[in-house]
Amino acid sequence: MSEKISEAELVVMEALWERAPQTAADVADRVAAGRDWSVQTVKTLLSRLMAKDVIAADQDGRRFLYRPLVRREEYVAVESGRLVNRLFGGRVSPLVAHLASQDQLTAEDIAELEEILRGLKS
Amino acid sequence: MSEKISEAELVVMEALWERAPQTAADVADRVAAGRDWSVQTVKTLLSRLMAKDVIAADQDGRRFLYRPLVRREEYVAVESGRLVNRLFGGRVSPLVAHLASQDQLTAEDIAELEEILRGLKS
DNA sequence: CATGCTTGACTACAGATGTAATCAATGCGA
DNA sequence: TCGCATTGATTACATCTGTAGTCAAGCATG
Repeated sequence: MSEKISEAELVVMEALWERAPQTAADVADRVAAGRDWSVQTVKTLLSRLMAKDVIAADQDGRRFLYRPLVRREEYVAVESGRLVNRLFGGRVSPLVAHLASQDQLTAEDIAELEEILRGLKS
Repeated sequence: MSEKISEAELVVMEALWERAPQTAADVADRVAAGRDWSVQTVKTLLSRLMAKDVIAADQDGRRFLYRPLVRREEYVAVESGRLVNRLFGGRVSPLVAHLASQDQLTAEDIAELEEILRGLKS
């Protein structure tokens, strides 16, 4: 959680968050959809993630079954917190204000935000 | 704007967004508060930012006066968009929902969000 | 049994990043 | 005027990142 997960590594994490445990080959297949990586590349990323202690591997015969050690929730929390701190002085509403001013809020977003706020006021 | 601004480079950008134009020494001073960098380091970062075309320099006698070419607004837009895409499937409300669930919304945030939404509904 | 595919481990290598040191030219202060 | 401090330019160098290649051991197939 302290070690930074890189862009490419994140793709692998997403695959593991979607389903776990998986072998390296499984992950490579699953990931192949979006990125055209060799199995080797995926394996490298898996070992780097191991080194960063964000995934673990359990031996299964000759291969390993990989599984995440950090929950996606946790990662998302850290990353969005980081952004809010870096760019918005730690305040959330400026972020939303910003997105709103860029017309990046869909009608659905707005409805859901209202719902969220309603929930917070109780 | 297309070229990625790194973490360290961002610190320099912030200094230039705060005040421009500035000499390398000015920036180094201003930045010295947070990070303990040598002037050389700041100069390296400035030249990398030049290479990335996000700042420009106007000669002033023997030195240069640096100024941003990208507005902070623009950068913030790109970065927050990137986060929302990477982690929330491009949807904003899940981000807010997430922050809300983490109790990262202050009362002030909530009030301001309501204000923003009110504004959007007209 | 012999061979080839699979798997993890190790190695590779270029580009980005963090953090300077060095150098040559130049202006400023004594 | 002379030496020092300052400045941009160039170079350095360890890490991290992206993207594999290679290799040795084992399993599966003909």
